[in-house]
Amino acid sequence: MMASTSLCAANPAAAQNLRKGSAFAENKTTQCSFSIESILGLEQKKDGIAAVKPHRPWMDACTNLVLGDDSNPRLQIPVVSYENSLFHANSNPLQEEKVLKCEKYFSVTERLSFKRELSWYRGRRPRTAFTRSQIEVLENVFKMNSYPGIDIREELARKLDLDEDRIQVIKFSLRYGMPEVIYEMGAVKFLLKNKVFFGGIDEAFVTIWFQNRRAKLKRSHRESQFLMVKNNFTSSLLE
Amino acid sequence: MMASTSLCAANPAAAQNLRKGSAFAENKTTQCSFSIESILGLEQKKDGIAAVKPHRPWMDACTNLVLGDDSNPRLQIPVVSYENSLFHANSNPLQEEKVLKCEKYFSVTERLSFKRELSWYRGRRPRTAFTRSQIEVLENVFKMNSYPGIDIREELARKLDLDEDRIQVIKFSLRYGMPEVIYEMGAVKFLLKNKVFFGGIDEAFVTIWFQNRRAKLKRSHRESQFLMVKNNFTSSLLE
DNA sequence: TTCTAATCTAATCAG
DNA sequence: CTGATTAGATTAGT
Repeated sequence: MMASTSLCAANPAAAQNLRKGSAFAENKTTQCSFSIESILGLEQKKDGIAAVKPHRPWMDACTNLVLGDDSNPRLQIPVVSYENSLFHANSNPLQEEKVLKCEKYFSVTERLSFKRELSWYRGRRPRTAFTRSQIEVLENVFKMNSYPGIDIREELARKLDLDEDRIQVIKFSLRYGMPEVIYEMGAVKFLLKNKVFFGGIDEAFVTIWFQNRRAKLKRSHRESQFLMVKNNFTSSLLE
Repeated sequence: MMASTSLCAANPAAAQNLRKGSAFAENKTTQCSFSIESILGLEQKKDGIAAVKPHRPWMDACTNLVLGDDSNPRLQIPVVSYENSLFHANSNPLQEEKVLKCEKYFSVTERLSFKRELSWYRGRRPRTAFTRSQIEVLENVFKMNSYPGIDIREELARKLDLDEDRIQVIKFSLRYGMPEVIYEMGAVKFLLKNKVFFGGIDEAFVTIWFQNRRAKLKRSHRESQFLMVKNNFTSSLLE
């Protein structure tokens, strides 16, 4: 029940379409039951071929809840209780408790987790704050190659640990036929949910950064072109 | 030198634009030096406001190399030597060697790494093959919510370890003021470059999966709509 | 071949 | 200003 609530909170609008889109079976229409799904907007959005609404599908769930008051973002995507919400099969509560308890000792993770725990907004990944040196490295690579492949991206992600408080590295070796974890200088900086970062960032972050950087380049390019045209125009007027 | 080669291989085409896009300084045009950058296509693509070529920017580097023979994909993005190519500062060769040596003991990673090492294609991440059970879980969530937020995505990523060979879990606890790594049943399944997966997959993979799944849903929806219209048309002809 | 994971752009949201 | 997300189109691996 909690699981259902959580899963449907961030705007679903797919189950109906899935059933509808399968074949000509248009007879089985919406059943009009006031379930949690319907309350949270599951039976909404029956978009035709061309949806009219512009681009913010994650806002649709809100429209059913706040009834048109689109200006208050606090009511968007109000996931009630997220803890252990998705699947209870294959989950060991003892393990999860330990992991959660452990997270309290990592200040960076703690702040992130805490922020996300208390925040009304639960849809989007918390904005990553790259450091100056990380940006510098990324920019240097971008100057040479604005379309890095997977290898360069992963190498970048691995090497992007240039903070002043340098991140410790965990290495893996194999002894007695088992992987043994060795930690040096004792700290793990990023313990983000289900991964440990080895003093690097996620490759996906690098991908996103380069996408945004290319967009920025294109933007500035367009802008300079516009200025150039304007300049030519004004100078032609003066002649 | 190797670093430069590697970085520019996967189609750059940005340094010039960066310099050009900064201001009205259009005087400093391409210097026509036959450097590695120019050979690999760095001084190409001078796209205006609206680029004519449709959409495959990673192909542009190839045009300089194969001179129009666009049909042979083996010549695209030929990164010569990738090992330690990006930055040599802040890298401990001993550490890297250990990590690399360690990777040999993980068959999954080994196969992936080996494939990527030998493959001519180095631009794209190797296609992930989700298991049947993973797809099942993703589909079940998708039925309820096709726009999962970061929390659901990360929970999904964490829980998507439903393979038959179940993944062991590494947990962190804190003793003696230091994070101590405890491993249970001794195996780490995914050691992918710089992260250890705790029996899950990357959240980015979940994001991508949902994006593609939504596109597929929309596609099938469009298709069914078309069939419906066609059906109505033919039946109206018969009446 | 079909299906779909990965990548891209463009627009937009949001910290 | 820029990191994150989406739609939509496309590429390419199985």
